[in-house]
Amino acid sequence: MTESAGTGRDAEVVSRFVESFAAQLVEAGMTRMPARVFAALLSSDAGSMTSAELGEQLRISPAAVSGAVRYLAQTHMVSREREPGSRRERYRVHGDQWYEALTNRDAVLKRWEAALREGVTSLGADTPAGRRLSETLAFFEFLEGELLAMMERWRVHREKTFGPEGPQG
Amino acid sequence: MTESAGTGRDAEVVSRFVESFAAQLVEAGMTRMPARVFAALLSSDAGSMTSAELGEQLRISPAAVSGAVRYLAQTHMVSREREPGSRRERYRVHGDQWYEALTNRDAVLKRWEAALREGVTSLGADTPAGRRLSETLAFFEFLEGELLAMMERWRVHREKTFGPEGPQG
DNA sequence: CACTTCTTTCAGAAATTTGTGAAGTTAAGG
DNA sequence: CCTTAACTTCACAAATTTCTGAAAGAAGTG
Repeated sequence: MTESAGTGRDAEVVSRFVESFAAQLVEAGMTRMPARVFAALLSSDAGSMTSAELGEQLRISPAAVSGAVRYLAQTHMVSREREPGSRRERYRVHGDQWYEALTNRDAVLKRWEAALREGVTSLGADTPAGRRLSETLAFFEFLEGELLAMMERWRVHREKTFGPEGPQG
Repeated sequence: MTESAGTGRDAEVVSRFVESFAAQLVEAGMTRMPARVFAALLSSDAGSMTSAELGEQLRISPAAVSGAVRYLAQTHMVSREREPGSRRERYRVHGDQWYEALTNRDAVLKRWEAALREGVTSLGADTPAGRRLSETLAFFEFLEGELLAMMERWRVHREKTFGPEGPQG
């Protein structure tokens, strides 16, 4: 048993899950380090870890942690907070916040829509290709609205199931 | 004006849209060649092109077309059909089929769920981390159902807006 | 304001991915 | 069955991405 001092958690079991879940994220298109860091945070009891802890668990350099965290913060999957009275930082999965990040590909959708609108205009709205692009555009606009409504339903469903707090608020 | 013989389409305008839309897809995580091939098919009047046509428009080798098409076919973004009495093949965006491909990350979702279930068990359902994983799992299960319902609503919405055929049904 | 602790940046080594040409395979047409 | 058109596979070169060590940059502390 690889049991780190006093945590009551088998480091190897944790690591096994972290790596296997990260691998799935990678396969779905996420880059490796952000995926591993995110998986580690997700399976930490506190829901947050320091740079040093991440480096140790994942066996990566501070530089790699820094890069991964920057990406995760930009995409709102993780938030950073300063430990008061210390230059140490904690990175945290913020309860529900990251579901939104996952579905809120809003910026992406918007850019696709813009590109498609361009296409409809330049290929001609009355050509077969133009009509196809129009329909695609309509789909994305539909999607955008649906995602919003869906997240609202999830919030309700979640409160019913897990209570207004949820794991680690 | 770069007008290819008799098509009535300005090749350069088409190309400009194809490349810019493909670029957006790439930025969202799709690999370059599949993105370009898909964009080209999407903006073709017929909704389908041959390998040669794709190679010419995108300036890529038959090998590259082959690889891209294999990927697109596997992910059901594009279907392949044989031109009768010829060894030439046509690749086609199949009207509505590809919306489903886009949202039906079903296989991916299922694998994430499996990995999470593993995690809940191995970290302990009654630990803080285990509870967090449980909630994540619940979210994906919720998502799965929602996507299904959403596509049904889209089908209805689409028929109302575009008629039962749609562009190149 | 020096000291220490933590984080970020950066240049480059290492690994991975991508696209090509060339050879191989399949199937239509004579 | 031989020829030829079309697609696929494969090994490799090129481009890109990823991660690291080293150095520089912040930010608390005495």
